Amino acid sequence: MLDKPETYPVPQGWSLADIPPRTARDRILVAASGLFCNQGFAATGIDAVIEKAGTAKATLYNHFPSKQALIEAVLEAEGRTWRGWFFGRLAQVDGPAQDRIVAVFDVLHDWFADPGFYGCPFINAVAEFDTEDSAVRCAADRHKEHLLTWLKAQLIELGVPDVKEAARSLAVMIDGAIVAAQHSRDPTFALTARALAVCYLDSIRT
Amino acid sequence: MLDKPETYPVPQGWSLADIPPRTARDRILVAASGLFCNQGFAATGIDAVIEKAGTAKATLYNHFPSKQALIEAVLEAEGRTWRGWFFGRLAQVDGPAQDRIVAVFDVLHDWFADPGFYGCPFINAVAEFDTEDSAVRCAADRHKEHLLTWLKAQLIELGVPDVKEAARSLAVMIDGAIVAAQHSRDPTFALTARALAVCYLDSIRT
DNA sequence: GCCAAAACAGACAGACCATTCTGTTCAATC
DNA sequence: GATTGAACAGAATGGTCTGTCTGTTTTGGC
Repeated sequence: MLDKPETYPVPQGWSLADIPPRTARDRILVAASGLFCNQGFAATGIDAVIEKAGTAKATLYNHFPSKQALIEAVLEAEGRTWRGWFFGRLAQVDGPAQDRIVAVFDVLHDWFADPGFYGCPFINAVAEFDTEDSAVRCAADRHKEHLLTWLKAQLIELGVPDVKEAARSLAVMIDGAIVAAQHSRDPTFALTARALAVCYLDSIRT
Repeated sequence: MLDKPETYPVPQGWSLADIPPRTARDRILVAASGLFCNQGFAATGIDAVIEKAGTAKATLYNHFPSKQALIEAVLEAEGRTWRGWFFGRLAQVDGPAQDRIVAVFDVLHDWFADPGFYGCPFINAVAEFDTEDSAVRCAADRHKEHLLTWLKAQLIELGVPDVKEAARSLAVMIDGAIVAAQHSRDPTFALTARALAVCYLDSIRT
């Protein structure tokens, strides 16, 4: 299902904005990412993107055939950057599998506590486009698939009986924490979810 | 009809679309709700609303001073209708408090399984407007407050030590189930969350 | 049946939007 | 130094958007 296993080298910031944009294409991607994720995809115009990026309009349309393609490229880049940061942080956790799983929620807490936190771009994008655009939904599916793959690997190591169901349960806790934190601007929902996860993992360890 | 204090009498459908629109204002609200929630708020134009509602544009602007006001009215009406359905269903559950709490996820399952399910309008709206619009955020806050109030009442009856934290935990499970079901179009995430809730409630019953 | 309020139909204005096009300038390679 | 490709600036286009305005028709209360 996943083309190639992603490699996550040095953990940088979770946002695309933390990566220094070298080429004009990068500047456009970074500017578009910031605007799209903070103001909404439909609500952000091309003019605002090129103004923030400091590029010409023709340059944008040279690199991306349409706004829709730009949106998809932003989601792709944003997801890759976020996963690089997220799994990079988790790779630093040494200890048994359960510790790594629980650490997920500590990393989430750091994410939520960032003043620039705007929720998960994929959740926001699917909420905005919903039925209409399938490319956006597929991008969100791929992103979630990466997460589930990582979770399942830890759960197998943990030796739980039903890996698939356990991964689904953790995904519910993660998504719930993201949405609750986004709405309330309260990062401690990560810790609430963390306690929930500990309780759950204790219960399924036969 | 849509502007009375919150009582939850006979459970109707969860969607505003299930209420027969009597006045022109109701027709506009119902049409706008369907379009906004399925296609997105920004992506839906006024012309599409009046066409679906079968009203004149002047009628819409007689009842709602702007599109933004219409959006807020839709959220208010949609939230009220949904809560009427949701709490109405829960009121039919007889049994101890724990049964009522667990039943939340069965009702959620029915919601998710509806072919017209489009996620939670408030989650979608906050995702779309985010930082920009505070009225939308406040509407979402009020909606969630209603839910938390109900949950806390049950938890007090259940006699849990930390009612606030328990309600936060349940809110995380509910939000997570909604988002997961919306993305995957798989209603059984409600049952995954239900099992999680049972596990959690068992653990906090001293 | 009368009258006033509301709803209808649709044109209109002004702004904004995505996209294309015409040139100009810059930077790096041969 | 010449050439080439990329980025720049910005105008033009065709469409859509919100919101307003002008009339006409319907409807409900007396």
